[in-house]
Amino acid sequence: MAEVSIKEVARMAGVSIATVSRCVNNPEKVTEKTRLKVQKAILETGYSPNTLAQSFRRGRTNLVMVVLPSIGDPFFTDVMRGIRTAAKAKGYSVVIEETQFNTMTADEIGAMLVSKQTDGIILLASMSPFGTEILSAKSRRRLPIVIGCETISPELAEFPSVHIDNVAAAKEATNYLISQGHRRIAMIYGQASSLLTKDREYGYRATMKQARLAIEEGWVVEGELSIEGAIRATRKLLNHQHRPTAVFCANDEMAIGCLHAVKSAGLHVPDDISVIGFDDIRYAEVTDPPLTTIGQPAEEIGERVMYRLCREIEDGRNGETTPEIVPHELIVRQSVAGPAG
Amino acid sequence: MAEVSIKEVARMAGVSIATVSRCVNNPEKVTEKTRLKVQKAILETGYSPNTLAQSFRRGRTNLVMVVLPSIGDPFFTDVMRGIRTAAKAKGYSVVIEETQFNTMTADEIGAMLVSKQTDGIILLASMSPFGTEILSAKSRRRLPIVIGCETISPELAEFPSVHIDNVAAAKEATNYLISQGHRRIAMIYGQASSLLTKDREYGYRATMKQARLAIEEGWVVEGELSIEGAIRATRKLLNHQHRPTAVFCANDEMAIGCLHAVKSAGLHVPDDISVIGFDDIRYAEVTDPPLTTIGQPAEEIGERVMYRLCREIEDGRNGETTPEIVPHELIVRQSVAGPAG
DNA sequence: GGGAGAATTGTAAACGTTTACAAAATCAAA
DNA sequence: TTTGATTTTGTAAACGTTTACAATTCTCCC
Repeated sequence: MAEVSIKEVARMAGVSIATVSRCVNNPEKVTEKTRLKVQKAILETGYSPNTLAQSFRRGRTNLVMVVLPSIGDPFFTDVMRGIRTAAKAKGYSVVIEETQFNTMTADEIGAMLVSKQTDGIILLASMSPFGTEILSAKSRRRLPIVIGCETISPELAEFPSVHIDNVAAAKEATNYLISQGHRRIAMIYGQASSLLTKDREYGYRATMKQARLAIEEGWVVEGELSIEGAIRATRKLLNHQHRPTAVFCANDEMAIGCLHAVKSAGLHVPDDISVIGFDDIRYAEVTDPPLTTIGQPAEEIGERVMYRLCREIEDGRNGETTPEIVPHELIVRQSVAGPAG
Repeated sequence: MAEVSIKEVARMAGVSIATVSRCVNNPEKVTEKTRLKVQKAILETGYSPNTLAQSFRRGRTNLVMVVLPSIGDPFFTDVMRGIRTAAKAKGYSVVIEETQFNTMTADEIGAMLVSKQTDGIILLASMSPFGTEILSAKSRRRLPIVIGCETISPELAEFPSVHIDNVAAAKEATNYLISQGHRRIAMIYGQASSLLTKDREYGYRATMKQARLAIEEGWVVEGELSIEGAIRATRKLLNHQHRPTAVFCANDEMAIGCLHAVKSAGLHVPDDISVIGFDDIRYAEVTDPPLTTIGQPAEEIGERVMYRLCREIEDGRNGETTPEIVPHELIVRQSVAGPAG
C-alpha cells in the first residue's frame, strides 16, 4: 500500500510524476481529463504520498510539540483536548513532552527542537533558568513558540501567549473568602521552582495586603501541584498554632488533597475550614463537598494556543506578542462557608 | 543551527560527507584521527543531522501512535506515562490519537497509518467493526501493532497484547461483594459499542451465575465510561423497584460518579449501598469514602506494551502473540460493607 | 490556417542523508 | 622494497517528493 510510489501512478496514468504531484496538491492546475486519469490510477494502485518524503522535501513535519508539567492533571488534559481539536483541524499531529515538574533547561528544549523536528512548540510548563540561550536558539531557528496558561517571566515576554488573568483570578478567589467573613486565610501554592502558580500567589498576597489581613509565617505552603503534596501541606496548616479558617489552593488537584486531609483530621469542610480551588477540573463537581473554585476555559485555551501557533508557523514570527487573555469565572459550590468562630 | 548540513561539516573537516555520516553513525568504522577532525568540525558548525532527511532515507520516523478512548481518564494517563518512559528510553516519540469513545473504523485506522507515517501503533481503544480490512492492511504494510489493556476480540487475537486478566479480576470483585454478604449486585459497564469493559461484564455475570444469584432486568446499565454517564446510570439503579445493595463499576471514573449520585440521593456509602470500582486511579484513595477497587499496574502495562512494540518494530513480526498477562490486585478501602438489611 | 498567448504538461534538479561499491591508504609478511 | 590483505576513505546513486523552467498543446481571434 504505502510502497507504491508516485512513479507507479505516473506510469499507469501515462503522465509524468510532476503531473501526478500536481493532481494531488494543486488539482486546479490540471485538466479535467488528466485529473480523472490520474485519480483512476491512484485508486487502482492504492497510492498515498509518502509523508516522510513530503516532510523532507517541504521541510515541514506537521508535527508540534507541547511541553507540560504533567499530563495527569485533568486541567492540562482539557487544554490538550483543545489543542488536539485545533491541531486536527489544521492537519497537525501533536507530541507531548512531560517535564514531570522538573524545570527544564534551555539545552533540553534545544535538544528537543532539533531532534524532534517539530514545526513549533507550545509551552504549558515553565522553564526556570530560561534565559538568553533559548532566545538565541529561537532567533537562529525562527522556531515558533507559543506559551499557554503560564506566568510569563520577562525573558519569555516576547513570545505570544494565551491565558487567563491569573492575578485577577486569585484576587477574586481571595476576596470571595474575605467576603464570606474569613480573616485567617492560608494558601497552598505549586512548586517553589516552578512559575506555574506564582501569579496566583501574588494575587493572594496582594489581596490580603489590601484588606490589611496578616499572612502569618507558615500559612503559605508548597503543595507540589499534587494530591499527596497538598495532603502534607494541609497537615502543616492544621498543626499551625494559628490555624487558618480558609485555604486557597492554587489548583484543584491540590484542593482535592486538601479536602481529604481536612476530613481525615476529623474536621468538616466547610464548617471548620473552607477550601477554594483553581481550574474547575471535572472532579471538582463531585468532590465532597463540591468544590468552590475558579473556572478556566481550558479547552478554549488549548484551541486558541494552537491556532496562535499555526499563525506563527504559517506567517512567520510577526512580532505580535500581546497576550490573549481569556475570561475566568468564580464557581461557587459548597466548599466555602463563613468561618466557624 | 539546524540549517548547516553534512556538506558543510565535510568541507570544514576536509573529508567526504560519507565519512562524516560514518563518524556520526558508526564511529568504529573510522580512524581516531579523522574522527577527531570531524568532531571538531561538528562542534564548530553546530551541526546536527536533519532528522527529516534521516527519516526519509531510513524509512523510519521513530514515532509511534497510541490510540485510546480518552486521555482524560487517569488510568490511561498512567498507562501513557509508562509508554512514554519506555519510548524515551528507546528513542521514540509518541503521538496520541483519541477516539473520544467513538469506535473507530478500520478505514480510519488505515488512514492514520499511512498519513501519520508512524513506525507502529499501540491500541488501547477498541475498534468495534474491526475485521479483516485492518488485518489485510497490516499484512500488506507489516505494520507493528500491539494491544494494551483491552479485550481481545477474535479478529485481533493475532496481535501481541499486554493486559491483566479482566475476567478473573471482575470475578474477584464480584466475589468480594458476595463474600461481604451482598446478594443484590448491580453493574455499571462502559459503552455498549465498546469492548473495553466487556470482559469485566462477563466476569461479573459468570460469578453471579455460579453463586446462583439473579441479575434482575435493569441491574446492568451503561455508564458511558464517564462520571456523568455513571451518575445517570446510578439514578436508574436507585429507582429500580428492587434496588441493589452493591454496585460493581467497570472503572473508577464511573465509580466516582456512582458515589456522587448515591450521596446526592441522600444515601450513604457503604451503609446503604456498597460501591466497588476498577483501575485504582489516584483519585480512588481520596474519594469519600475511599474507594475499594481492583488495582492494575497501569504504568507497567504501558512500559511493557511499548517495549513489546519495539520488538515488533525492530525484529519484525515474529508471530509470537501470546498475551502478556500482568497481575491485578483487589484493593480494599471503605466503599464496601455488608448490606444494610 | 496561422499565430499569439495562455494553459497544460514534461524534464530535471534539488532536498540531506545513507550506503554499495570502488579507490586509496595502511599494514604485515616476505 | 614488493606484494597481498585489510582497513579506511571517497564517489555516486538512491530514497520520493516538489517545483522552476522549458516544451508542448490548446484556445481564440484575425
